[in-house]
Amino acid sequence: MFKPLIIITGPTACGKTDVSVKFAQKIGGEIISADSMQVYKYMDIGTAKIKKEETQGIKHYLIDELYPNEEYSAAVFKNKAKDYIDNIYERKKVPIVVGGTGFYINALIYDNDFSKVYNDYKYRNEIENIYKQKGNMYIYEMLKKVDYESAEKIHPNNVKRIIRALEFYKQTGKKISEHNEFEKKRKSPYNVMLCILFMNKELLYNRINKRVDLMLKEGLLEEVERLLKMYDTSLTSMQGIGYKEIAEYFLGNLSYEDAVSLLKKNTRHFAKRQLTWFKHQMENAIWIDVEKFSNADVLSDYIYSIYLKEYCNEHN
RNA sequence: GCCCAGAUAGCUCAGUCGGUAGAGCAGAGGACUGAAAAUCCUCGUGUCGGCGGUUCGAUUCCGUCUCUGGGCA
Repeated sequence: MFKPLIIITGPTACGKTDVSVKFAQKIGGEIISADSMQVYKYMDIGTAKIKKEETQGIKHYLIDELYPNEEYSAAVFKNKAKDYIDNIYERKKVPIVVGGTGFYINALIYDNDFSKVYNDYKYRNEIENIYKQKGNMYIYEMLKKVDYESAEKIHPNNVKRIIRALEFYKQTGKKISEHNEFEKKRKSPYNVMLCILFMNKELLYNRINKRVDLMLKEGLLEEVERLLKMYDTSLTSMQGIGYKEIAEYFLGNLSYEDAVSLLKKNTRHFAKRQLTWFKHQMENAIWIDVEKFSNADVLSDYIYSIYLKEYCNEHN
């Protein structure tokens, strides 16, 4: 069965949102957000979430679907996205995945299997306590004993990964290194058209700085203040860029100026990390230099023309 | 005008009892497979302000000039 899956990704602030809505209008598509933060309600300004009037009536999924204290992950994303995609196919429409969380996108493209291991918080806490008492080398040695290959790949300081690998072993009795090798070899069940938007880094960084200023003007402080009254800062959602820095300001640990410049810096670093992922973890991508297009409309036309030429039917 | 203190990496500064130098921050690169806006790793040559002098050898000592602070007039 022919299953077209159009993906529009790129680093933060590169203009994904505008283009995706225009493109969806042209192709008759619906948008699924691949973003680990925009799923959360009440987190609008800091995540640069699309505004209702900007959607132009295009249906958006996986935006505002969870509360900030609910858990989200690549596995949850993949399963939900898959259901939405099937539903979109049934209605003879085209699913368009838009977002900057590369890990999630890959999980969806290759339909990675996450079913074997759930998050075992009890066990995680156990290991975390051992780590706090005896240090990272102790749990690293624990991993070395049961899964030498993973230990070789994971740096001893990367406690999160060590815990995850131990958790995997405990639940399956198998090595996560083997699992990862297997998952890497998967072929996608979709006919994927993967577009990565990019631009000159200097320009991107300028856009990021400007966008942060705009967020502040639009009321980021108030948004974070509201969230702080409802939720704990340790939540993954509250560790999002824009939220953690402004929270530090409210807690009195940072001056306003320092919080803002830290927020800008963290966003720039984040964009860099995204780019590294796209470059090295994504295959068969169409890299699109957005500077070559005068506006989102022209760019969406271009993407549409590629789609018609090379991706819209099974023979291509 | 005089006196004092500085002048070393993009920034803030260490340091060399004379053998051409190193931290933090900034910056750059990378890893990643149920936390990913998370987590983690790697990377430091720069006329040691200019010009002279002493010396086998000066960024280090001496002289002088320039600049920047501060003080006295």
